[in-house]
Amino acid sequence: MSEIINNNHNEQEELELNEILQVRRDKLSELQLSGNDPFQIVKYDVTHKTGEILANFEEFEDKQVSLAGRLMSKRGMGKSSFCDIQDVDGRIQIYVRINDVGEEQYESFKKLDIGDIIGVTGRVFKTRMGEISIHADSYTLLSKSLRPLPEKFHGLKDQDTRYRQRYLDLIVNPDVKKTFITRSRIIAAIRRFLDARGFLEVETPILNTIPGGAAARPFITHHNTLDMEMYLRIAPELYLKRLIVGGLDNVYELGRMFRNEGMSIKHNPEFTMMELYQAYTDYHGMMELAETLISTVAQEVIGTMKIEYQGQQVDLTPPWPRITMIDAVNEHSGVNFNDISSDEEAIEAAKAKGMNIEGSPSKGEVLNMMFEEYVEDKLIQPTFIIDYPVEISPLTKRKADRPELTERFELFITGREFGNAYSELNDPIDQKERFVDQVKKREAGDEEANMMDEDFVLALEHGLPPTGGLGIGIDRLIMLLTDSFSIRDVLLFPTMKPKER
RNA sequence: GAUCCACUAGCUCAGGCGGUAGAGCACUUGACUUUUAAUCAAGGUGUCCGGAGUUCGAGUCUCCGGUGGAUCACCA
Repeated sequence: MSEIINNNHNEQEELELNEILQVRRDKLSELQLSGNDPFQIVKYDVTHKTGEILANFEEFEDKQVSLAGRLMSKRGMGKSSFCDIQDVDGRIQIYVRINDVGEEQYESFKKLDIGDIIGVTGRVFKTRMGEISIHADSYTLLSKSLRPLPEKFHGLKDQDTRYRQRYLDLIVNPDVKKTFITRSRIIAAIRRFLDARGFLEVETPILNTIPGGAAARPFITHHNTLDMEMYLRIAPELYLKRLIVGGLDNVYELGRMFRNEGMSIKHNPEFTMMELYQAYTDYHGMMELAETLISTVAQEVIGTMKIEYQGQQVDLTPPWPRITMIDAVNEHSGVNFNDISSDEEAIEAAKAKGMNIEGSPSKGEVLNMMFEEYVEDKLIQPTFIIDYPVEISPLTKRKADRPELTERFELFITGREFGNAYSELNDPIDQKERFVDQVKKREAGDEEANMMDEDFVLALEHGLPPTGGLGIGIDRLIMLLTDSFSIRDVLLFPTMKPKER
């Protein structure tokens, strides 16, 4: 029934098709009427890909090969033609001659459109101009393209179309394909690195009843049978630490997080994060792991630790400097928080520097504000900023000798945050109090403050070993290693508003 | 959420002070048996993002709306 409706709908649409679309549909109908419906073909025997032939011509010269791909250009010259087909590796030129394929096949070859998918068998050779090509002895139309591709020379530039119809972007812009292949390799290299060090990859719930582990507004959804609100996770932290309580000792999760916040070149509502937890180590252990992980992945995937990001030279060779937040703020603003003893004094110092302070933040909060204002965007080379104020670190172990600070670091490269890690707070009584503080902030209107998670506290009461935890923003790491300007350039399908029809 | 910019043929883009829309590629037809942004000849492209207004007349000016981009705010 629905098919009938669709067919009627299609017929109505066809009346309005412009010439370019109509010609292609007519060619398809002709093929179908003559018993050559390309959509009935189910497989094609591909023996080689373009990449291996282009890379090893001497080995392949005069050998018979079978390739398949998308027709990207056509240069007809009467009784012979050249065309290019593109597969996952790239493009190769095909030479088709009437003497070799016969009159009938040659006539139908001339009717192929750019964008069609074809299979070709033939012999590898080099043209007079020196281009490695396939001298075809037969070809098969494997799928008909009913729409024209974007222009061959300028490609597809319209950002809106590139994101909404990413397949077109992938077909015509080779750098885009390269970026996403690199993305996949980076993620595979991260898994290899962690697996080799004894980490166990786990999966924790994306549907949460209490979203925790980060300061962020969650997406809210509804479960029908349970008839209750649920939240998409903002971080996996509280689940992963339960697994450390459970004795899994070294775990990681690499997956999608969801935060209901603003979008920018650095933020997409869903993004990929890697979090790992290692029992019996602390944030110093996490620093070593973070710098080793990122530099190793760069070396393996990019082939170097010295990279360029948007014109800036960045050297990822470890070790990376460790600077306390207090020292960093002192260095860049001249305000030494070691000499500040009260909240009021801190606010005065910030105001004296010309900062606009609203409400009555604590000393630690002012320190963090001054860090963001004076230091963050200056940290181009990889730098660990360590010892964060306890007020902004509700899940972090305090420094034994300075309980107002915590054993936490964030990693900065190119002025952006790439990672966040700490010695995990394992004192259930302190954790309970920190949650109570967060709940107060929440009740005071801070929508990003943590909710009370009694089940998590219960887990800690059973005993969490001293543990180091590390989170790395994977999309940002991929941006860095692929020299991508916007997070949307490393997401195949970035979040888009639907177009109003 | 705020500000600025963009939206014209399938794609990439031009359209001066308001006078009824153009190029290249792609497409159609023809020529051409090693071309390569193939070439040569001829031909057709259109909801100028949508709506309203001003005007004799709007792609162009004004207002409202849509989508995207950049910057800012918030965050990772």
